Amino acid sequence: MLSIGKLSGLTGVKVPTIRYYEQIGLLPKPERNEGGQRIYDNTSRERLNFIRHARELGFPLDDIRELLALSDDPDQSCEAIDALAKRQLAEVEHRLVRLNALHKELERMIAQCTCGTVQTCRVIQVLGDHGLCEAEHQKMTSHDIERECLT
Amino acid sequence: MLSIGKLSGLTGVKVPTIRYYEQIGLLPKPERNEGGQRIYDNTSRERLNFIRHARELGFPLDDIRELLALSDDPDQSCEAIDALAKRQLAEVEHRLVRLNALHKELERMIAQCTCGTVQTCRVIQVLGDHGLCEAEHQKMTSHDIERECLT
DNA sequence: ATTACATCCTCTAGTAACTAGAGGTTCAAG
DNA sequence: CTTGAACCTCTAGTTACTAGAGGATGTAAT
Repeated sequence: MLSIGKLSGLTGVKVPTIRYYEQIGLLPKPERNEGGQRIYDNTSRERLNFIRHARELGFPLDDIRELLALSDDPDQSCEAIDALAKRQLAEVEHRLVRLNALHKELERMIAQCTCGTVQTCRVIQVLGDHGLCEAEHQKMTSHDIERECLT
Repeated sequence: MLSIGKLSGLTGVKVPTIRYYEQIGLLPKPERNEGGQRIYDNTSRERLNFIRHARELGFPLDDIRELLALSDDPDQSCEAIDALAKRQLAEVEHRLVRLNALHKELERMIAQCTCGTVQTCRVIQVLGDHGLCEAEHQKMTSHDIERECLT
């Protein structure tokens, strides 16, 4: 009873994103009308809302896939779900620690800039010499930097 | 005087990443020995350290490219550099606000779970119904979620 | 009935910042 | 002189989408 555009409007998930979720098997393939256009019902809508909300809380799509599978089996223990949620919480906490360190260092760097020429620019100096930093954001591998990127 | 492996060890940037930086023009093409292997000097090392440090502070590669270009012109005013740094700071602050909201909501959700069956799982309930959340992480577009991902 | 025009369809390719792997060459140590 | 580590190039994969081409369909007004 819902076109993809309507569903999009109701859930706040963009049309191409809905098609993408279908493509990767996160949403089941919906019915089509005679013209071949997708038609959705309220079940799809609930599922999509679930996905969106989980994404907003930073869960990766693979976790969401698992959460959906688990939630389809209502009599099981919810331990597995709890574990996923806690892992996500830990992930968020780790990123918060990192981001706070970055924030501090950026502020410090900017505060020290006297805004003269590039030659004396504190920002450039600090970027070029890690020794000028406080110790907090040291010893990061590119893996750490990368992990920080996952929503 | 430095092989790519040595340079990697000294800067903490992985070998394939160094080659990648060269490929996208962030690092200049180095000399080669007779066998065709890359050899680096201290200039490359400094430049790579600069890049690494800026990455650790969350600057995107495009900004780093610009910072490098600006730092090559030492008599210019450092306004442009300052602007980039401030933009990055704002970005980090925005992500901190978002992440704090997520953190709060995740904690709340997990705390409410009584760990029974999936049927009564609070985590699943909250994910399925945004109304059960506190208001803070509402009204997010996928664009917002996405922006959060840019280290 | 026709004409706009919005919305829909599929498909490919692009984004950021790398990482992994195949298949082959060169270097350094013993 | 051999062995094994380190190097080379190239392609493809990762995450979660977004953008665009080129065309079909749905709907509202004339």
